Amino acid sequence: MVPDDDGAFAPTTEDAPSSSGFLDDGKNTIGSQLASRLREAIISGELQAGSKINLDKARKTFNVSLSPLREGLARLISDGLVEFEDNRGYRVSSISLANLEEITTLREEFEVFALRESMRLGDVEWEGNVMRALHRLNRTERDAARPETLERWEELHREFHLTLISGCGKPILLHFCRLLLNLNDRYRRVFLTRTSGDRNVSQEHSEIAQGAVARDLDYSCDMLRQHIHRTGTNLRTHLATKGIL
Amino acid sequence: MVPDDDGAFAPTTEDAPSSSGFLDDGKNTIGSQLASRLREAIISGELQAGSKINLDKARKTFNVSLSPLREGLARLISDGLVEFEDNRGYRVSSISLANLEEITTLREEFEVFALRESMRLGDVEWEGNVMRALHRLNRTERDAARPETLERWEELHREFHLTLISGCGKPILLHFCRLLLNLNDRYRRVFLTRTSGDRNVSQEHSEIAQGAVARDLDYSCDMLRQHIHRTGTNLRTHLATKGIL
DNA sequence: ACTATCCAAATAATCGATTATCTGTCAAGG
DNA sequence: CCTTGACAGATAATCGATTATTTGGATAGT
Repeated sequence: MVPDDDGAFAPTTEDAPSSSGFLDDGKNTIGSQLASRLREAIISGELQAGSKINLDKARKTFNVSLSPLREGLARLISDGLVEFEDNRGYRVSSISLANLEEITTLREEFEVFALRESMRLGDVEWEGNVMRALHRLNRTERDAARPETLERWEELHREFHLTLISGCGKPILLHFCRLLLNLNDRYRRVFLTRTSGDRNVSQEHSEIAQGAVARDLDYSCDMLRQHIHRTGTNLRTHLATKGIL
Repeated sequence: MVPDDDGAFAPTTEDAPSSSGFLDDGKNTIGSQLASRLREAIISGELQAGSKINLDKARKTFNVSLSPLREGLARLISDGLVEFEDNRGYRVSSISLANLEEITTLREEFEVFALRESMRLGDVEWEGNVMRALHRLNRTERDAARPETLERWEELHREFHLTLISGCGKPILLHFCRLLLNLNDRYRRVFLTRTSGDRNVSQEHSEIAQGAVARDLDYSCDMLRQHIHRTGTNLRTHLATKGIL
């Protein structure tokens, strides 16, 4: 489990992604739990993009009071998954081709930059974390028939990408990348139940990771950029197919 | 007045910075007003960096109830000015040399990228907005003796930088740049009551802006990068002088 | 028919009180 | 002397009720 973002940019404390995923994992307050549930509901598409969130209904659906509900929604605003307007309430952020294109472009720029910095600054522990994340990801099958495997894969995939750039020593940059990854995952979860056949994604991840620990800056960065770009193109096609502009 | 961020990334609607600054300007709910007041209190240094925010005291100080207080604080979390932990409450984000360095680095990367995109994509209206923002900024004096002129200048300065990159057509990128600018301004407000004598900042702004509307990509981007870099170096010196690591 | 105005239902925002959690202190036991 | 546990005060989280705002529809005037 990738630990939730600290809310702010965690300028001081910054660890490598969870070493083993403790069970307790924070999640103390109702607000926190709600944020997780809502996030999952949005990323999985259960809550339709662009739809309004009625506080009263949500309150009943989740069986909570207004305060924690607002608390939870506030966090999703930070994540860019929810929008808010005074006296008009909350709504799920819309998706669009333009939005997806921007996310892809920014991921290319930021993640590649962060990867380069990680290769420049990362220590041996970072290398180890990368190899572990890669291994765990590649050992996990994605079976469209079983949704829980999809979720698991998404989780490990996000963790892999975050670990890759976790050595950059730049908390704010990591925060931005995490946001973009979240936004991107929503598109994948909604539109891609299986990997398209013409790509060997595992292979791509391996190449990036091995280049990274070998400190082959240009190679690894280039691979990552192409990887992100291809994913974007792929998603865009699906999006267009399903008739969203 | 630079319009407040829309809370989310405003993926659909995105205008050029306020054309003339209407007075009403939203700010409907207590939560919104509070967010503004708190933001100003933090950026101006009135609320000390790193300090804990006691909800009860804050409630009394600002004469509001908990709900809007939390609402306001939640927005500052999105801005990266406040941090939060379950059951531990809120605290003002700390400042540090490392944090300032990261902000500077990221501004160089992101703003320069956004400027390049703006020059590539911006229309005539964008050009006009840039020239207007430049003019207004250069016509405003900064007088250390009168704090209100400092605030005014900061506002126009922020608006200039945002306008410069407003043509890039990338709402999320703009959102990130706005955050970084906010974070950066806090350092300036706290540590720099006047421009250091060895720089002609107006001149720098003019060069960037004129290069931009002339679509001289490399020149303008280079000038902007240097401008940001110099500001960072400058602030770092002041920070070090005042004994903060 | 078309627009403007007013009302009522729906919805969001706020409040004050209550409950849950944490933090520091002090005493008992090792 | 150090550790552990229990208590009390401080602080945060949550709730239910109240107040303010918006929205959609009905009505009156042009």
